[in-house]
Amino acid sequence: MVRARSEERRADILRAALEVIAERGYRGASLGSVAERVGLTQQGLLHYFPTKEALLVAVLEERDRWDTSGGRDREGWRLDLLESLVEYNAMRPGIVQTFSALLGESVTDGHPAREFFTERYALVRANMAQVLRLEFGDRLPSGLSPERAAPLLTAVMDGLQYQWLLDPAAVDMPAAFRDFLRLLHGGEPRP
Amino acid sequence: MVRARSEERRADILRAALEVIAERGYRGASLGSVAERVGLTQQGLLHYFPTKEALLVAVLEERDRWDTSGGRDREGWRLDLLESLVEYNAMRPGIVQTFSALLGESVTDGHPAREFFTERYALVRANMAQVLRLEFGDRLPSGLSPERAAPLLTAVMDGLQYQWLLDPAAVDMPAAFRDFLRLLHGGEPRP
DNA sequence: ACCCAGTTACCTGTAAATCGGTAGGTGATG
DNA sequence: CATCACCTACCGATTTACAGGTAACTGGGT
Repeated sequence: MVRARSEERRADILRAALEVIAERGYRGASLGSVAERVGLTQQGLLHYFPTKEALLVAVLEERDRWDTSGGRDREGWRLDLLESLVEYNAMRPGIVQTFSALLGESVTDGHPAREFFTERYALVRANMAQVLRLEFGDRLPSGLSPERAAPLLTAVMDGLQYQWLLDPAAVDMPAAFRDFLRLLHGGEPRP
Repeated sequence: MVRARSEERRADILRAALEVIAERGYRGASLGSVAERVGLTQQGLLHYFPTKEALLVAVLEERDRWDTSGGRDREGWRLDLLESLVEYNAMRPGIVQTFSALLGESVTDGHPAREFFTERYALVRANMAQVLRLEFGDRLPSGLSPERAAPLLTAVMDGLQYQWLLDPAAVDMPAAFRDFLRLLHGGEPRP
């Protein structure tokens, strides 16, 4: 059972890394602080992930595995599921904070997560376009094509997250997102 | 003229700091690298700004002075001016990158720019609401109130910036923003 | 015109901490 | 006995910041 124990440790480490990155960002997250949170020395942590960058990559990969499995299975989104995703995120500030901080850092030069995020966003936009096409066909009520609306949908989700993280009391993220969906639907109140 | 020389140096330092922060973020920007870019030692830089945080605050304050003076004078925005602001930003990736990186970092715990950004966004949302009210009155064509639409408008601008910074070729930021404005206008093509 | 006292604008030197990472062990497990 | 999990002991680089010095310039009195 040494194998299972090891996998468990790895999972613990990734969870701790997620927390520390949320608090300090990637650059500010030291291996030592992550290790301490798991009850390991920094060198003990390096036994599982040989470099800091390897740890980051593992964190990102896990996130990817997580949100391509839960509910979405490849291309299974629908607009109303997006709505509940936003509601779900509104209850998990930790995870949202981690990836918002990481996204922000990633636009700096030579950041190890940069490639990950550019590829990810290309994929997300493609997914969003597909979702919109499934909901509206080739033209939204506004006349926009799904491909043109996809970046906007993505931008709204991200942008709202930042405003919400900075001041949760000032921004009702799920409600604002619903407002945007209503906008996409042509603006009239829904039943 | 010792006074003028000093002010000039300060301005140089702020400009260099802006660059370095764009490249490395605040946490990644060392005093030494900023100083080197101005042709100073790190200790020479500390003569002008006693701590790293003081330098950051000065950078943020300058930005605030800059974009509350140029064109906006307190409350003078209109929607079409926002459009050209986005176009202007699309030609200034450096500045956009600085403040996107800073915004991302600021959501981490105890970040020195956090308060600045929360206050700033409260103000921006209020401004946006006013702009929208000036354009549409108390109800947008979609039925949304200006106060509800303001966070969305803000979110779109920020979110688009991230996508654009990550992959400028994949996202036409000004065009996407115009798409969103059309959405606000009720969706019909404009003359 | 000249000197002197004070301020400004830096520099060198260094303290003190923290960083990611390597080397080489040790003890438990299989 | 071999492997795995993890530790101690380091290392060199880098970080912010403090101390203290120095040269240039300032304005005011003589």
